[in-house]
Amino acid sequence: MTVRLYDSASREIQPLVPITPGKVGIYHCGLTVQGPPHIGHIRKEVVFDVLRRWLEQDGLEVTIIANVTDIDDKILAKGEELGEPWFSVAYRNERALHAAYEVLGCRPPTYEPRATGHVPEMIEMIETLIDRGHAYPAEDGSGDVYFDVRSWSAYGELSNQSIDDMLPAPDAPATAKRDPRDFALWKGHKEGEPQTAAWSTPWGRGRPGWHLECSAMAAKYLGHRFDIHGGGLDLRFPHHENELAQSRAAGQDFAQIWMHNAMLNLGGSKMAKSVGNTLMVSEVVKRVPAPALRYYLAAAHYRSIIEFSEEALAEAATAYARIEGFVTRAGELVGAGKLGTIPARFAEAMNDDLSVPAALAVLHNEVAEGNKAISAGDRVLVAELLAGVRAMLDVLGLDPVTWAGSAASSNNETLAVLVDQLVARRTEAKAEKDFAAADLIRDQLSAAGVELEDTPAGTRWSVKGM
RNA sequence: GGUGGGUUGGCCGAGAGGCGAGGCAACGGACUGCAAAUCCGUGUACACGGGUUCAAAUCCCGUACCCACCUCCA
Repeated sequence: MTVRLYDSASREIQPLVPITPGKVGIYHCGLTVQGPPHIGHIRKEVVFDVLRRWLEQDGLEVTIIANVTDIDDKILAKGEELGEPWFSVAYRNERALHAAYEVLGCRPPTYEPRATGHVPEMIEMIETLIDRGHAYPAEDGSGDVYFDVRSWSAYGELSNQSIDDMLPAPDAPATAKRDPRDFALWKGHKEGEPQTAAWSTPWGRGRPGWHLECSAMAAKYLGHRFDIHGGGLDLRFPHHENELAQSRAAGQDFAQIWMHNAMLNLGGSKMAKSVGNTLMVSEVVKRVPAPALRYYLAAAHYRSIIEFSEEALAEAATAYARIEGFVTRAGELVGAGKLGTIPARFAEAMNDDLSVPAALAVLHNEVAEGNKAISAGDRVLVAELLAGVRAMLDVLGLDPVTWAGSAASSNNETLAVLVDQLVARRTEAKAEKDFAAADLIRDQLSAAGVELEDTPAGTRWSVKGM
C-alpha cells in the first residue's frame, strides 16, 4: 500500500514513489526568523512531523531539510529598531523556534541549513543561470541580480498563472528589471546596511535573495531531484514558483511532489504578524496542555483552513483528555507495554493524503472498545487495544506515555505525597459515611486543580491539564 | 483583472452519486453515598436558485458570501 499525496503542481493526488527505493527526501520552507513562532507557523511543523512519522513507520528512511532564513529586510529592520545586531535577532528567534518544536513534540529536521551559511552555493547557482541566459546583473549599478522570467517559458507552471495575467511587483519601476515580474536572485548592498550583512560576489557586495536560498540549499542536501517540497500555501506564489523556475532553469529536476498546508486563520484572516492577530506558541501552551494544542493543529486535514477559536481549542483538549484517560487507565491495569499494530483502516486513512480526521475516527473507536474492555476486566484485550492505540498516537506524535516522560519532573513527588495523604483521609471519611468531610477534601483538591475519580480499585487522582 | 480553495447539524470537523465518519456540547439511562470517569440510548445537517439522474451534500449551470495568492509571509 502506498502513500498518496495531493500534489499542488498537478492539482491531483499522486502516489509517492520514492526516487531512491526506501528513502524519501523532503524539503520544507522553514521560518524567516524575524520573530518567535506563532501557532500558524507551528501548524506547518506539526503537519510535516506527522508526515515524517507516518513515512518512517512505513519503513522509509526520511531526510527532512528545513531552512532557516536568517537574513532578510525585516530581520535587518528589526535589528536596527532594537539597536541590536541583526544576527542576534535571527539567532534568538531561531532558538524560540526550536523551543516550540520541542514543546509540541516535533522532532527536529535532519538538518536546518541557514541561508547565511550557503552563499558560495548561491553564487555558483547564479553563475549557472547567467551562463544559461536566465539571469542578468542589473545595469544600474545596484548590485542586484535578477531572474529573467521571460526567458523561462514554463514560468507560472506551479501556480497555474500566465505572466501577463500577473500584477507587476510594485517596486519594479524603481529598479532595472527587464520585466516587472523579474525577481531578485541576489540583492546588492545598500547604503546604511551593516557590513556584516554583505558578502563579496562577482557582482559586488550584497546578500541572498530569498527564493534562491531554498533552491541552493535543497540542491546541496537533497540533490537535483528529490521527492517532496513543502511549505505553507502562502508560499506557493511567488516563492515556490520562483524556486522551481530557478532550479529547473539551472538544469535541475527539483521536487516531484509539492505539498502545501492551509493557513491557520484568526478573526477571518491568516494569522500573521503584519495583521496583528498572532498567538505565540509559548503563550497558548500556558492555557492548554501542549499535546492538546498539537491535537488541535493536527486534527483538521492539513489542506483545510483552521479558523482558530478558543472553544474549538478547548474541545480538542477535552477530546485528547479522553484518549489520554484511556491510555492512563489501561496502563495502570496492564502496564504501558509496547507499541502494537496499526489498524488497517487507520493506515488507509493516513495513506489517503494524510487524512488525519478519518484516522482519528478509527482511533476514537478503538479507545471506546478499550474502555469497554477495561470495564469487563479483559486484560488481554485491554493490552492489545492499548498497544494499537499507542501505535496510532505515536504516528500523530500524541502518545501520552512519551509525553508523560517529558513532563515527569513537574509531577513531583512532594505533590504526590500530599495528595495521597488527603486522598487517604477522604477514603477514611467515606468509610465512616462522613460524606461532608469527604466532599470538602475533594472540593479543596479540585480548587487546587487536582481531580479525583473513584474506581473499584480505589481513588485515582490527576492534575488538571497534565 | 488573474489563479486556487471553501460554505456540512448547537459547535468543531470528515465524506464526495444510494447506506447519518468521528469528536465536543445537550438530554435520558446504567454505574456512584453524591460526583468524576466510563458505557448505553437520543440528532436525519450539507449557502441559495435551477438542472442531470431511479437516486444529489456529492455531478452540471448560475448566484451570494468567505479565505489564500498575484508585495514580505508557514
